[in-house]
Amino acid sequence: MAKAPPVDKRRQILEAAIRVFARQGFHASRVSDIADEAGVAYGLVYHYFKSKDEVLNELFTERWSLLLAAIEEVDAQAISPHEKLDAVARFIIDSYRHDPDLMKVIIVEVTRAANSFGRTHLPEIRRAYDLIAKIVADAQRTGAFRKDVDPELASMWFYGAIEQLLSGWVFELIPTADGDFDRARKMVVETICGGLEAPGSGTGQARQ
Amino acid sequence: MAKAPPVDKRRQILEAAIRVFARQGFHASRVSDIADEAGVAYGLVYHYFKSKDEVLNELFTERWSLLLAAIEEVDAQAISPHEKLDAVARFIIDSYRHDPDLMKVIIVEVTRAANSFGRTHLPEIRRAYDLIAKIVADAQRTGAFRKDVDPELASMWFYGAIEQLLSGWVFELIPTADGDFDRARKMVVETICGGLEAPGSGTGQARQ
Amino acid sequence: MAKAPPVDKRRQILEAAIRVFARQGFHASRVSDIADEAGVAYGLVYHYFKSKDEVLNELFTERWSLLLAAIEEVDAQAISPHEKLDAVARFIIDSYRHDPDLMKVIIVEVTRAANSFGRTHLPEIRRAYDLIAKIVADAQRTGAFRKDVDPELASMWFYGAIEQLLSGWVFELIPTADGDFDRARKMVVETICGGLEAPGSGTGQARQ
Amino acid sequence: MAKAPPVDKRRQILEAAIRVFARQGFHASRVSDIADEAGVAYGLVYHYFKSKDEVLNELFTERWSLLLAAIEEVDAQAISPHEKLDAVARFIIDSYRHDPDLMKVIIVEVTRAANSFGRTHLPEIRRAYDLIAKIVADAQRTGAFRKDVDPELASMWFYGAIEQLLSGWVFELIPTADGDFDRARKMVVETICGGLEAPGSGTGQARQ
DNA sequence: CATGAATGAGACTTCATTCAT
DNA sequence: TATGAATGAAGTCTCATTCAT
Repeated sequence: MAKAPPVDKRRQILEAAIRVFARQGFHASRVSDIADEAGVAYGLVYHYFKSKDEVLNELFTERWSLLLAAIEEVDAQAISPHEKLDAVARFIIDSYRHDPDLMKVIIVEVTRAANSFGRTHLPEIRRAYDLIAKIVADAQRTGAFRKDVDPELASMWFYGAIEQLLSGWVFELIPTADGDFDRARKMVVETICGGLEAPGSGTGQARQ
Repeated sequence: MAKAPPVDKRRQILEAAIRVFARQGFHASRVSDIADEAGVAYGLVYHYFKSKDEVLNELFTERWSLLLAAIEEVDAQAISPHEKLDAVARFIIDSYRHDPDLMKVIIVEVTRAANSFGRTHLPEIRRAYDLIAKIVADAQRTGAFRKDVDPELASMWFYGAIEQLLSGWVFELIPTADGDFDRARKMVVETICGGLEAPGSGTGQARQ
Repeated sequence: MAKAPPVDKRRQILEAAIRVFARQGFHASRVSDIADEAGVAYGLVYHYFKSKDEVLNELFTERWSLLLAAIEEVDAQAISPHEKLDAVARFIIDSYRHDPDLMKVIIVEVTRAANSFGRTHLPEIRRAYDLIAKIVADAQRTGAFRKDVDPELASMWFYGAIEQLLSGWVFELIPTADGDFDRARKMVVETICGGLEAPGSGTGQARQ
Repeated sequence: MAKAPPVDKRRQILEAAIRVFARQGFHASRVSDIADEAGVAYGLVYHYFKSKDEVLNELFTERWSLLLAAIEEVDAQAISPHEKLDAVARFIIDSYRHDPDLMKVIIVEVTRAANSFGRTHLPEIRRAYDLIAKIVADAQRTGAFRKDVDPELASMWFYGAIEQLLSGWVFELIPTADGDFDRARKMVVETICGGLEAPGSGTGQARQ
């Protein structure tokens, strides 16, 4: 007869923080809100984390490193650039589907927070852009993508387009029914790749 | 004998607020910071504005209504969809060039702030997306753009791509020398329009 | 008809702090206690002082600089060393008589607080000891005091003896009736000077 | 096979507390600091002591009772008052030499702490003053000391002078080389006894 | 219009103490 | 004994807002 597994309070607090930050925003969230949501005592948050900031940092770092790993893995596969970008988009969107609150927090409180957390995590954020830029640059070298586009810029707007989709879902500006996520992903990837592909490269994959 | 021109204190406060919000972020900015920057007593801020929030609201509304007007005007012109989107992008990017601090504040504190100002100004923000979506939808009707793309989604990623460029400039992730702005705009518009255009529509404008 | 003099709230807060610190000790005193005692709003304490610490610093510095000035002035007079030390003792004891709470705070919270305020104000505290040592050293040079005693040490125990009297009064270990202060002062000065005087210096002032 | 000698954890904690209190002051010392310094889990502190206060109380009481016993023993000896006071001074100063941290803690946190521990331990503290006063009073009765000095006051300033020496060493205001302790002691005892001795009592011991 | 003193609610953080294991 | 996770009361400081002048 196994003993009941000990509840991981630290994890419990992190999960609660995601919900609370997503609901109220980081600044409007009091530490006591997190503790209440987690069903633990106030002080326990400080037992596990140095500060409220650290809770968000942890949340971001944990998730973002998964993203970075995913992009790297995608890039390592022997697939077309179009497929690579599609896989990247899929990972980001699936992250959102899997835990919308967490992605909302990351987008709202970190990647666009130019004066606080965004500044703090700039190196990691930039790393993602760079990895995407590399996919584009490689595609240009193989002739799959037009060469007159700056890979760094292409990376920015590709990522920006996807993040804006997430924003749209967060704000409930665009539909979130089953299937909408995949449709949206296909569309955005196809469109941007369509624009990036070399005129005569004639890839058959654009219409799958 | 000309009277000394009356300094518009209200305007002075707004301009100061832009700089302060851009520098420190809205939450980290104290009302006294704004007053100091404006060179006035901080009670005066409350003479002209109901609250600190109202200062940001004012800033946003003032600028955003210009954007809305600009998009509407662009849409009314007898030019191609590609040219319309280019004009929209140009207006946004020129806004940034003209007053980077203000655009930074708007992006960071409003358009992505899903729990505070973003929520408050959602109707106006959405209006911009809708106007862009209309341009796309019209282009589909005339056959210029492919019909298998959701105009609402296209609008989102078009706007997201441009906003991400602005973020890149804000974070100093991409170059901001003279000419970079225009190059970036042309690229992003061309790429996205390239992806949106109907296969056989053969517009000559893509490569200008 | 003169307008009612504006109450100096800053002073009001300082006076209140003296009473509160004397009654409860610095650590046990909450800022709200000070505000309540002063009859002002909580935040006003922070309007005038950066922190609770700063209130105590101000209190100490204000009073201690008077002490330093007094010792310097005494030393400049053309009187015997015995009379000088008596004048110094008188000033310290009168300070206590005049404002026992303040002197209590200074002794308890600063001059013996080796890890906090005492460390912070060490230079000023030391300055007092040095000035007293100078009086002793000068007396040795003129032959009034024995030469086999270290002036720095004599200064320490002279000051220590007086401070202990103050402690005795604070703790109510020794009587505080009218006249007790002067008697105690005469005794301690006479005794220590008696011990310090050169054997054959035969001052007549020892028994006044 | 000898069992490893049981480490006396209680003693270990007390010794650690001395170091920590001396270094940071009582208020700035956390229970966990003590535990860390002692190398034990901090719950253990509560196994041996009811509270943080009790640790300091224990430290003080332990040491102070030794002082009281020493003074009583000294007073019981058939030696001159001068020699008695010298022996008392010697014990206090040797206590400091033997464990400066502990004496620092006692002086800083207890004997001058008029609102907390000093108040709590007032009876024991007073007992020391009374014992010294008794030595002085007896000396007056035998004619060794002048009768016009209040024994209670003399006790205060004698003790105060010595405590101030300790303060001087703690603050590093006076030298602490080998020999400095004994010199200082001789000086202070000689000076104060010199001042206390009856004019014609002609003790030869003043210059040893 | 303009000033800045005055107010006080609110949030973070600390840390002594308890307690289950 | 021994551990350290868990608790929560308490206190400092901030700062938006009000208001008397």
